[in-house]
Amino acid sequence: MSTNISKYTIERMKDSCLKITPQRVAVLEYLLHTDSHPTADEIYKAMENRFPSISLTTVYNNLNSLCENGLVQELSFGQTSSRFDSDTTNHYHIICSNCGKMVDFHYPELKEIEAFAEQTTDFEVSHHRLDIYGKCEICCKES
Amino acid sequence: MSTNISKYTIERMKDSCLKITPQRVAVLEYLLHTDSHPTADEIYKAMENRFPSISLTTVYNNLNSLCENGLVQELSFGQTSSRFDSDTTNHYHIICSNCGKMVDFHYPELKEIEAFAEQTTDFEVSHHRLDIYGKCEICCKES
DNA sequence: CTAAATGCAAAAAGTTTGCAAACGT
DNA sequence: ACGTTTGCAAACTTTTTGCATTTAG
Repeated sequence: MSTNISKYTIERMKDSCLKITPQRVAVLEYLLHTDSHPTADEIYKAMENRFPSISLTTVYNNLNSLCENGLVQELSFGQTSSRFDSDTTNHYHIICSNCGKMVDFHYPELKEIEAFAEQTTDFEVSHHRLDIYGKCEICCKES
Repeated sequence: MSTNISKYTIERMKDSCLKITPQRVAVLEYLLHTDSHPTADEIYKAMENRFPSISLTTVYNNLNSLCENGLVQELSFGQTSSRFDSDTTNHYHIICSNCGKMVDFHYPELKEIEAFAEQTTDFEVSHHRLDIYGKCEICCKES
């Protein structure tokens, strides 16, 4: 996590034919500098300070274009807001059922279960998603 | 999948202090007789025939009360509708990215990854959710 | 210069809420 | 009788769309 957006990231945007707008850079920069898996609205609110004119629509537009081009990952849930993650390498998440905190953890990819599913269901498997739920350290202490 | 709602299911409703209304019975009966993992709206539409007066609100009310009492499981996704499943035993799902079809598959529970997550994150793990994505047989043939 | 991006207001989709009337126990 | 459930209309939340204006390349 460097303080300035990397040249590599700018290159990846250019490679995807995405224009380098200040708003787009700010959204991606924010995601690169946090591990909190923020929602679109949280990103928007974080931006208001330094970027008073940005709109929530623009945040969504940019999250969508970044996701479509694989620079960002969307983690969607039920009725509640999606969360966004600039770490697009293979990893899983653990989520606190109490406060919603979301933490990364790395684990070897579950290829066996994908193979099993493919054999038993006649689907052509592309990927999977695993989320673990529990109670985070802070919420454990509070109860 | 029997044709009539089982006495056992009525008992489970009673045990949960849920009143046995025709609408509630119809919703649960429908879920027990299908493996299609329908949305609230699909259940509602399926009901309109035999049950012209039922409302979508009532379908939601009942799905919620049945979920709260563990008779039904909600599978929520992003912006799109939740799906509901009366099979509350441990099993996983595979979902067609093209047509949305959802199929059950059974696999030994992933206890190791839960234990690993607990060790590496300081969470107290309660459960997990795994969904596999791919293309179903029909959608594969069409492309 | 041109196509893409911005930002506003409005719409869309899914779900929940408030509430009066009806119903189950 | 009592508290629960029903079903209607309206609210709510998150995300998308339409569109005129602005901006990046």
